[in-house]
Amino acid sequence: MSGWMDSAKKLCITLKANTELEIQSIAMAMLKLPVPISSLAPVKFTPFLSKSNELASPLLDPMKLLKVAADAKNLKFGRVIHAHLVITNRIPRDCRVNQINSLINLYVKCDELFIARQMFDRMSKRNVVSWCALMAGYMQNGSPLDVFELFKKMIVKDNIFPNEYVIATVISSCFDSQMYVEGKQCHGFSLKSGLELHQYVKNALIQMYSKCSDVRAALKILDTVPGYDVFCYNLVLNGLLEHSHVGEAIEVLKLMIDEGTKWNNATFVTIFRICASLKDLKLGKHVHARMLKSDIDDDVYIGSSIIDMYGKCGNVLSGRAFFDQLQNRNVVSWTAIMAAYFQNGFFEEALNLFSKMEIDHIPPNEYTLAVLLNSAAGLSALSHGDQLHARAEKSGLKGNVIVGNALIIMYSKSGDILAAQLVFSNMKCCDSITWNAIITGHSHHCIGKEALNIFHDMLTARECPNYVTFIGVLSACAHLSLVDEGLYYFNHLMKQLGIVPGLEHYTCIVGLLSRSGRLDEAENFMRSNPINWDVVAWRTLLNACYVHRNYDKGKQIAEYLLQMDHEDVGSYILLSNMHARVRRWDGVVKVRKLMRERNVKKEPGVSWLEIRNIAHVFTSEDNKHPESSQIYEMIRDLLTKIRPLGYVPDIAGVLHDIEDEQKIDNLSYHSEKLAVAYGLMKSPSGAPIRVIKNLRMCDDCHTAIKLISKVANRTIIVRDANRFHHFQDGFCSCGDYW
DNA sequence: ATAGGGTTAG
Repeated sequence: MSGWMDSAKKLCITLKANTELEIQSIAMAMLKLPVPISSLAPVKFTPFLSKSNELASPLLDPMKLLKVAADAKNLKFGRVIHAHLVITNRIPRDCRVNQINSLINLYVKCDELFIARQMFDRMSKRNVVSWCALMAGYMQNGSPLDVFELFKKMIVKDNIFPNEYVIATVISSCFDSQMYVEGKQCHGFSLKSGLELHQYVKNALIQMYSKCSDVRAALKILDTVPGYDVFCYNLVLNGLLEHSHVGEAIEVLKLMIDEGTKWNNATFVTIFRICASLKDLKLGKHVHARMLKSDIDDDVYIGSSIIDMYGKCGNVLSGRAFFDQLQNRNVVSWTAIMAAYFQNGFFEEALNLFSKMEIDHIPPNEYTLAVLLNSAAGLSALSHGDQLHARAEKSGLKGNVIVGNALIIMYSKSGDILAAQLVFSNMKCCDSITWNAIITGHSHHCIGKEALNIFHDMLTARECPNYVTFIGVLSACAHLSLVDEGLYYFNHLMKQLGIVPGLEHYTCIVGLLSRSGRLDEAENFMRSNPINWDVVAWRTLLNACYVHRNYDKGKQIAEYLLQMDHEDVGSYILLSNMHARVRRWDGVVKVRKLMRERNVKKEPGVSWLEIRNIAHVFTSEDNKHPESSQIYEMIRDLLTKIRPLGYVPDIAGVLHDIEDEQKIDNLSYHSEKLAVAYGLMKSPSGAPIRVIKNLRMCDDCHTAIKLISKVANRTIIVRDANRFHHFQDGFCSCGDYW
C-alpha cells in the first residue's frame, strides 16, 4: 500500500530534492500516479532504483527518467521530472538542448503535441534531434504536411543536414498518409545522400513499398541490401499480409527459414496471423509448439495472436484454454477471445465473457464493443444491443467509426432500421463499411428505394463503392423491379470501377429478372453464363416460379435442383408448396416420400421475441408457454377480426409445417402467429413488435399478419430466414414477394 | 530514434 511512498522517498533522495517544497511537490505528483512507480516500467526502471541504494546515483539522471516516462507514456511521471528540472535548474546552459529534446520526446509520446511545439519554438538553439523529435510527433499525429514543413525549415533555416532518423521519419509519414510520390522522392534522396545504407532507412523504405501495393519494389530492396535482419523480414511480411498476399508471405517466410534468421516475438505474431488467414489449424499448432520450445518469452501480443489464430481456425476451445492460462491479460486478449466465440457463432458466450472482463476491471474499447455489438446482432438481441449502445455513449466511444458501424449492423439485424438510420446520420466520419452496412441493411429490410438513395449519396460523397456495395444495390434494384437500372450497374458501372462480379452479383441478376416475371430470361441468363451456380441461385429462380405461379417451369427446375443437391431442404419445401398450391396432393406426398427416403429433415419452425429483455420462444402449436391459453384466445380473436377483411386460411403454402397434413387447424397456431399474439398482449400500444423466425414465412402467416397489423394498428417486423418483413396498415414492405 | 495483437458490410 505504501509502495508509492517508498518510491517517492527514493526518488526525492536520488534527485537530491532537499527543500521541503521539492519533496512535497514530487510526493504530491506521485500520489496521483495510477500505478506504483516501481511497476511503471519494471525492466528498465528497477535497476536504477535498486542499484542506487537510496543514494544519489550517477545512473539515475533526470534524462534517463524522462525516457522511462516517455516509453511508458506516463505523462504524470514525466511531469514530476519536468517539475523537478524546473525547480532545481542546475543544468549548464550548453546541456540544455538535450534536456529540452528529452522533454519534447516525452510530450510527443504522451500525445501532447501542443506542449512539445511550444518547447521547441522557445528553444534558442536546436539540433537535429530537436527537429526529429517534433517531426516524429507530427508523423504519429498523421500530419505529413507539418513533417514536410519542418523538414524544409530544418535544412533551409538552420542549415542542418538530415540524418538517417530524420529521413526515416519523413518516409514513414509518407506511407502513413499514402503519399507515395513524395515517398519515392525520399527514396531518391536517400540513394543520393547514401543514407539508405542505414538500417532505419532501409526498413522505412521496405515498409513503404510493402504498404502500397508495390510488393515487388519492397522485395527488391530486400534483395539488394546485403545483410538484412529480422526487422526487414517482419516489415515485409506485414506489408504482404496487409494486402492479403498470403502466398507471397509464405515465400518470404521460406526465404527467412533458409537464411536461418532467428524469429523474434514480432515474427511469431505475424506467422500466427498468416495461419489465421489461411485457417490452417495444423500449421498454427505446429508454430505454437515451436514457440513453446524456443527461448522467447511470450508476451501479451503473442498471446492475443494465438487466441485469434485458434478462433479463426475454428478451434475456440483451444483458444479458450490458452486464454485461461494467461497470466497477463489486457483489452486485446479479452477482445480476441470474445471475437473467437463470435466468429464461431457462440454469441451468448461472447456476451457472457463481457461481465467477466468487467470483474477483472478491464474497460472495453472500440474493438471490444464492436465484437459485443456484433454478437448481439447475431442473436438479434435488441435489449443487449441497447445496453451496449448506452455503454458506448457513457465511455465516449459512440463517435468512433468502428463502434458506429457495429451499431448500424446491430440495429439493422435486430430489426430496428430506424435506429440504424439515426446512428448513420449522426456519424461524424464514415468509411466504406459504414455505407455498405446501411445500404445492405435497407436491402435486407426490403426498403429498396432508400437503399438506392443512400447509394447515390455515397457516390456524391466520393466514397468508392466496392464488391459488397453492389450486392446491396443490385438486390435493392430487384426489390423495386428496376431491371434496366440493375443491369446498367451490373454491366457498366461495375466494369467501370474495375469490380469483377462474383456469384453473389450474378445471383442478384437472376433475382432481378425473375422477380419481375422474366423467368425465361432469368433461366437463359443462368444457362448461358458459365458460372458455378449454387443452390441459392437455382432456388432464387425456383422461388420466382412459385410466386409467379409458373408451375411447369418450377417443377422442372426443382427436379433439376434436387438431382444436383439432395440435401437442400428449402427446395423440397418449395416444390411441395408448389404442388399444394395447385392442389396436387399426390405431388406433395411424393416429395415427402423422397425426403424420408433421402433422410432430409426439415428444421421445426421456431419464432421468438423479446419482451422487457426476456426472450420468449415459440414453436408451432406451442402449449408450453405459461400463458398459452390466453395466447390461443388472442389468436382466435385476431383471426375473427381479420376475416371480414378477406382473410381465408391458406392451406397450400403451409403444408410443410404440418406433420399430419390433415390438421388444417394447426396453421392458425404457427410459431410466428403465437409470437405476434404474445407481443400484442405484452407490449404497450404503439410499440413495434419484432419477431424472429428461423424459416421462411409461410403464405398464410404473411397474409394474416398483414391484416393483423391493420386491425391492431401496429407495426410488426418479422425477420425470417432471408429478410425482414415490415407489416404496417395491411401491407408488407416485401411487396408480397419473398 | 525502426517492427508485432483484437472488429466490421455479403
